[in-house]
Amino acid sequence: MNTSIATFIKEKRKQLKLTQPELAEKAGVGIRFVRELEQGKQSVRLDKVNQLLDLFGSELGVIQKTN
Amino acid sequence: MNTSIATFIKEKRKQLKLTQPELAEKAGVGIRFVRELEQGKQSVRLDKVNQLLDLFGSELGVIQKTN
DNA sequence: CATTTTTATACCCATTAGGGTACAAAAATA
DNA sequence: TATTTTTGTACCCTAATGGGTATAAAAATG
Repeated sequence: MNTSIATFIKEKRKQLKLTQPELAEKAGVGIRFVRELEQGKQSVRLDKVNQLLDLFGSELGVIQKTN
Repeated sequence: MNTSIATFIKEKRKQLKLTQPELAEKAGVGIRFVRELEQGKQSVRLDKVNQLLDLFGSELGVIQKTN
């Protein structure tokens, strides 16, 4: 799968038929954050990402690099 | 295992017999960052964490919550 | 196509992450 | 126990994240 964080959130959000503002509110983060994250911004805060992932029963963890 | 990011880095660092300052330099981050991360600080930047994990051939990814 | 909805970009601004450095505390070692 | 090494805490400072909001662009819908 090698799903990036960005695409994972985007796909999960669409599965739930939520818009970015709706997801942002549910997670308690800003709209801009959701957008930047879905666009692959790397310099985001870990706790904010986890706030979003929590809605999907997931979180950030260490995985093996697939190089 | 449910290894947290903090303990993962700490253990990998010790496997390589590196001090925190040495690891920080290798990864190109600050010493304070390594310390705060190993102590479980959540509000860290994703890209900085990946700079460290890269030394161990790993990275941050989405995992299922073990709740 | 026209209209509505959704997403992306641009601006301002407060908060804070993270760098450095110095010193204290703890751990390891002789 | 004394000494050295490693780790933790405290302070200052700059850069940038993330929030809001307004507007433009793109996508979806009738």
